[in-house]
Amino acid sequence: MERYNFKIVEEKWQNKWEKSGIFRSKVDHSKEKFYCLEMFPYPSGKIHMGHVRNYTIGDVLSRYKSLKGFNVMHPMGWDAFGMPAENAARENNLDPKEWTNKNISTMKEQLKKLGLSIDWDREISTCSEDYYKHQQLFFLELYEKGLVYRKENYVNWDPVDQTVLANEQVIEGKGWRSGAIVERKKLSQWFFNISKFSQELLDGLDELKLWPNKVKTMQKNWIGKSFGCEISFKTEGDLPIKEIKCFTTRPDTLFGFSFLALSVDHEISKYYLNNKEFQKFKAECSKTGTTEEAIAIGDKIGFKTSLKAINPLNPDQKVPVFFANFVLMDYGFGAVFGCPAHDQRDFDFARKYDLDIKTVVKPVNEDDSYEVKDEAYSGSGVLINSEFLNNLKVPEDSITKTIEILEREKIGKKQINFRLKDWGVSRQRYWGCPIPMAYDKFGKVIKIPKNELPVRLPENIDLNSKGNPLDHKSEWKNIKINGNNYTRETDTLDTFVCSSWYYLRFCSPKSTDYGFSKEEINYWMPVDQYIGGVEHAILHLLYSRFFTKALSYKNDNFKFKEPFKGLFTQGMVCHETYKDQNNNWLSPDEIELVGDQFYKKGEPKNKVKVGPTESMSKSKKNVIDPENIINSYGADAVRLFILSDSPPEKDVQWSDQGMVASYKFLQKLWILHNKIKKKISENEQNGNNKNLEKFTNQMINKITHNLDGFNYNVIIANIYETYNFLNKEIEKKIDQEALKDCYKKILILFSPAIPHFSAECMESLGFLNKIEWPNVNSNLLEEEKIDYVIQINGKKRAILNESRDIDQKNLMNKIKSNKLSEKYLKNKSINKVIFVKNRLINLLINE
RNA sequence: GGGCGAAUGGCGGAACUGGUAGACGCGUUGGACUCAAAAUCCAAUAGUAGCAAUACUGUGAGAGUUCGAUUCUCUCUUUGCCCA
Repeated sequence: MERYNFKIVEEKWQNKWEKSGIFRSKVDHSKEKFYCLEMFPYPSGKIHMGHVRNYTIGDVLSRYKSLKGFNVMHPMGWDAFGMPAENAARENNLDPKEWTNKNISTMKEQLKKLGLSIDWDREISTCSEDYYKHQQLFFLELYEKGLVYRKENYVNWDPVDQTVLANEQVIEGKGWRSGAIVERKKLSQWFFNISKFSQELLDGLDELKLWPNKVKTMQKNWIGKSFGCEISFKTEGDLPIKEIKCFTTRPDTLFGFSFLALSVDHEISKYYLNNKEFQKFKAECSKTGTTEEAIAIGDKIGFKTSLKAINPLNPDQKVPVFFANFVLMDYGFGAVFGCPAHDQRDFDFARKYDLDIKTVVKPVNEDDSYEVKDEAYSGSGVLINSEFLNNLKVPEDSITKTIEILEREKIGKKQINFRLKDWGVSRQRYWGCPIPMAYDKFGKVIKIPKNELPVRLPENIDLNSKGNPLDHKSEWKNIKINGNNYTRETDTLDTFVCSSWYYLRFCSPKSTDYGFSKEEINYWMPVDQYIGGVEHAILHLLYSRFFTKALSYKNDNFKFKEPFKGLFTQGMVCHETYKDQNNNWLSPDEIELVGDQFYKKGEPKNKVKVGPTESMSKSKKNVIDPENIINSYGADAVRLFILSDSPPEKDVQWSDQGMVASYKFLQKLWILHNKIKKKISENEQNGNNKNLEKFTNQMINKITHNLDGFNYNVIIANIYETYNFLNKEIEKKIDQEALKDCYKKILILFSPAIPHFSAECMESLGFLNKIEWPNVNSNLLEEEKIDYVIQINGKKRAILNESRDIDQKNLMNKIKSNKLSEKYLKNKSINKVIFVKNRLINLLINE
């Protein structure tokens, strides 16, 4: 018998599948659809283990749903715009398009080697004109609906990459890619009005029953709905300002008021335009980023105005008004009142400028003399030193009661505030989707006419110029519309825009006049199961939800409200990290084991330090290249391993030993297959089939359940169990027909996880016609004999194998005639009996 | 600091609605085959005591509910993620 040759078998089946086109999908109203989507990859060069895991999980699901009779769509595409292409192109003097397309073809070949059940006819690439021309049309559509606007805004400016960063691209005050300290800069930007949908995006989360709660909570926090209060403070001073409006979520701490802080862009700043000190201060402010985090960590600085603000609840109290760097114009009204005792930021500020710190909240277990000392107290408790507000519970009663009073006195107004800000989509980058807008010589905006779309990216760009290369391309930039001169918008769209609607494009990948067809999206959408990394829990998923809402806004063509019905977030693939004696990272194939110590290969004196297990990353060199692994062990073995070791939602640790074990297991399974094949050909009759049939049926039940519950690691255990069982059972006499029937079912159960292997086995036995997911025979599930647990005072003392549905009396008789009765029950009285049918009996006796 | 989750053998992990804890894999140990090794096969493998049958302990720690808790409740510890 020959060994299982995965190279031949896998290539054979991949070719067969491609030729037969069995993974091609089309609208078919006679069948129930299932849209399985994994987050599409960025074509960075080669696939990594994270992709292998992600797409294997999706493939198991797609194949399972197909076998269950669903009309499955399982597409794949490329998130092809983005900075890495531009950077790589600059470094190697290449064209980003060429670089990207080369990567796409490499990665496509690699994915094909995994044997994924993908409908490649639907392949899309976001950097192709066919794709982005529709995106430009959507941009104009949203602009016409009033969901796109242009405003001057502070942005996180990365001085090295010369680009605007989104808040989430700023990590600890530094650019996520360049690592440069981020600055605040004012720029004219395009915005999507996502905040218009804040409430809808929040409410929609409740409908998403098949999303992990974790992700829903994260989105909820990100949207950040809060109740608060708008308060007007009367002012005194030499400026023509009578009143300043503030927004606060803590009106209950108003008696702890000790200063008022304004954004440097607050309208009052116009009175300080010629004040050199103020201009200096403003410049200083721009050095802190715009993220909440940067503001929280950074130094709090202020510029004192000549104004005094009056506490509306205590008109005798007059406090200074400052400009401060921690107040942003887009929060509330660009003005906040400071209560240092109960807000750390205000506390730091008050300390610096020597302002009053008055305690107005005490923890429940403190007495009224409690005072805030070294840091602000922002916990719960009771109001003190607040006159008529005293003794209110913080925060349950205090906020609502205070708002009531402020409303009655016409001092303030209840307000709902969202943390979610509009989405700035302008990027000063070449390799992205051009924004289809232009400006006249006065700066007035005009849309590019729809019949002139797409606005193509120009070629032969000089990427080494500072800033945005498109800005320097004058023959592209200067255009005529209706005979008049205009200059194009040179910013391109954030690549998150591309990934916000690609799931719609997959429904109609060839549609030319519009991004998708109404009929097709209403058949395929929503995505039944979306699978990807939890790192996209907030932005990508929120933007996609927004995009669906924005496109369906004032448009009755959409029969769905949410794009992703089910969401599954898989864990990462991890590996140990290694460093040599000089603290340089080493990759797993640069080291070797001698005895029980790792050494750098070829350097027997260079001991390797083994570091913690972390998610695979190029920077730490703890990566395993999937291509090598697939070439050495085959796709099925890799799939088997990547599924086996951990539940898919958790991180999995790469293990060479585990990988080898999976490979060896397939060899063993092949030997077993040949034994079974031989047995079937021997045409045996009159065997005892009961065990086999019962086991098969139980396995159908288990594997079906585990597939439905995403317990893919347990499915692999089930496959091993099946092997162990069959390997023993095959030694017995088995009826030919029963063996054929059961074994075919078993191979079908195996096929979502190890499709090439299963197909090969089925073919060699002529099983290939009429392949569908087997049904559970519930009659067979019920055993005739059951292991009854016999407990005495709650402790397991014995197991009796007795017939199903035996009643308490008969079971008691069995116990009495058993030797354990002699041991435990002699001379004891039974006080109580707990009998659970078909499961256990618990006898309570006096000791 | 706030929110959410997690903690089970040497390791990764199983355990349906509270009902036999440790499925399955890795590793380890012993054995078979071999001149030998690799590969393969067989067996054992939570801990303690015992030749053994068996007994006791045991799902991060402590309490509680229950005939019975890995599972439910409370407190604590550690840890991960997200937000600050």
